[in-house]
Amino acid sequence: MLRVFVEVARAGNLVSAADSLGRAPSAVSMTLKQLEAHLGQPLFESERKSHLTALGAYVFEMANRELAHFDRTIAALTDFAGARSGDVRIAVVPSFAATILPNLVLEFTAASPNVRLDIHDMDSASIRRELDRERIDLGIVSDARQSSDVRLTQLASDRFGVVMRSDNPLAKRKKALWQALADVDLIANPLCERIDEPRLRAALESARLRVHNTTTLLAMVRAGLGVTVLPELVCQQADAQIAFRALDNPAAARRIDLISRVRDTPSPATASFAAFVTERLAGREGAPSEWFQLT
Amino acid sequence: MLRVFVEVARAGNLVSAADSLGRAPSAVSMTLKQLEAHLGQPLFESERKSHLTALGAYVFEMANRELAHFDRTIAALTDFAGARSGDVRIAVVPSFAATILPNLVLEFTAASPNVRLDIHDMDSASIRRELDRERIDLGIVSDARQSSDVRLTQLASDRFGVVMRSDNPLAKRKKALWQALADVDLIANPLCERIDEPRLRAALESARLRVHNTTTLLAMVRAGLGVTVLPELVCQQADAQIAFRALDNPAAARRIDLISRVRDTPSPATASFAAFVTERLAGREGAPSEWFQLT
DNA sequence: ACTGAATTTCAAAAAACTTGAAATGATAAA
DNA sequence: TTTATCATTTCAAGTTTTTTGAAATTCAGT
Repeated sequence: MLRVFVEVARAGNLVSAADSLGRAPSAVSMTLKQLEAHLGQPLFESERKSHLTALGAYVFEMANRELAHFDRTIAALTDFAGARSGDVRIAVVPSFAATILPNLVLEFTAASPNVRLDIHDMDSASIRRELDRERIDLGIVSDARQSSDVRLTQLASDRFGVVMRSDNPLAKRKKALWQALADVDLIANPLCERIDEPRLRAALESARLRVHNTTTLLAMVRAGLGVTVLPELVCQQADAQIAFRALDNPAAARRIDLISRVRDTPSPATASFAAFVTERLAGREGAPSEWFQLT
Repeated sequence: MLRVFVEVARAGNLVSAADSLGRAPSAVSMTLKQLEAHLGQPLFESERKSHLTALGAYVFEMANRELAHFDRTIAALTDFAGARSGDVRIAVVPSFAATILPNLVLEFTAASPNVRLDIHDMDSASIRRELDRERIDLGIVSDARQSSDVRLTQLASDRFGVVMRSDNPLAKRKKALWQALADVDLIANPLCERIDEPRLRAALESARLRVHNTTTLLAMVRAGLGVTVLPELVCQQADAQIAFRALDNPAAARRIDLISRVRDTPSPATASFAAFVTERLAGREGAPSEWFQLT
């Protein structure tokens, strides 16, 4: 009713208002009469629908405001439902956050400008904890454990490999990478200690250096103190002074998973981002290094 | 749709929501499904309608706000239409404003607490000017001139009479008031000079005092400087020291009229006040002094 | 008073909504 | 696990509301 009235008041006559409302003039006339009956007063001075009564002017003002407000609300609702707006809180392991994520985010935000992404870096255990506490909507973690509370989607398999200074002769060597580990100074680190491979274990036993922080670790390698074993994504962050050579044992890889709570359905924005990430990465072949040019 | 959804979300189940909406559960279910279809996403987690999805929570918040806003707007509209609110700007001649108007206003505001009355005192010419400039909605004037721009409704006939100090012998005298004017000290004033009556004109010719301001005029009378001729309403403002004796010539009266613009229809509040005043006063017999006890 | 356009009225048709009954699905007790 | 119970959905039919085209009416300008 308000919409019909506002249109007639704006048009100044019933026929063109009916036209722009997509109704027959008689329908508009009846709706108008209905509104006047509700209010108990005429809205227009004369039968020719120009010039409003005092009541008409008041209703016009109020109805305009109300309709604009209503339309904004409906737009917000459908945008949210269509994932064209909303908030997504994501926590991501640092290596993924520093390498692959930026391009994904770039592309996603371009497609969905009204979705706000709230991105945090943290280790996998913290991400899992934050997810349980409902402080984040999605997590991207490495080597997630299966659980009935969490939905897992593998995004990538991140191969381990030997990380060395570019001038190290190993960088050129084609084969027998595992054996070579025995002959170099290996710097131990927590990430590579999970790999179940006897030759690596042996090499780690004799390692004289063990470094936790990745940045420090890479600085050690750059300084020529030795080589280390890391997932490819981690050393993707390093510069050209660092060389990476993958270890071909299939066990020597860590999974990167997208995790979310199974309990509640995600918001449309969250679902949309999850779907986007999964579509872009899951099942993709080849090394993460090739993923940099995302279309 | 929004109303149905909000009610279901609030109730936490469909049956009691249907109950308080006055619909069958199936109708509520269908409306809900329709809304979900519009949005393309479910609003509730499970089929038992407790626990909202993220979308549901968002829609609930927005819909609540929207419905409250809408209801406020509709209430404002119907209030305005029913003249239960709105503003009425009125200008009134001082004598009426000081005597009859207060009781009218008292009663009207009691009946219509949300109508704001904006009351100004001014002389009839100014009222007419203010009405033309649309700075007031209604005027109460004396001796209005007919005009095609203005709608006139006579509210009262305000008799002229002789105004004297209570101890003046004229106050007791029954008849021949006109003749008596020749024998007293008459104080001239602009109001009485309009009266077309030879005996008064003669008396005014010989008046030694002429006073414009009513308050001063009454002070003169109170001081025993003479008597004067004024409309009844004007000396209604005075105290018991002043006596009034009406002159019975029908020409010796001024009209009090309610005036409004013919051009535009009044706002409901204005129409309501005008109708109230007219109903209370127009066609009423007897002297204005009797109008004081308004029911 | 006449003309032509705008508006309203009217009855029929279309669309939307509501309903009760039956089917389905979910929860809790046995 | 099965059963019983209750909430919800589906379905087809009934009801109300809205829309329509044609005819009647009203209005502004001749």
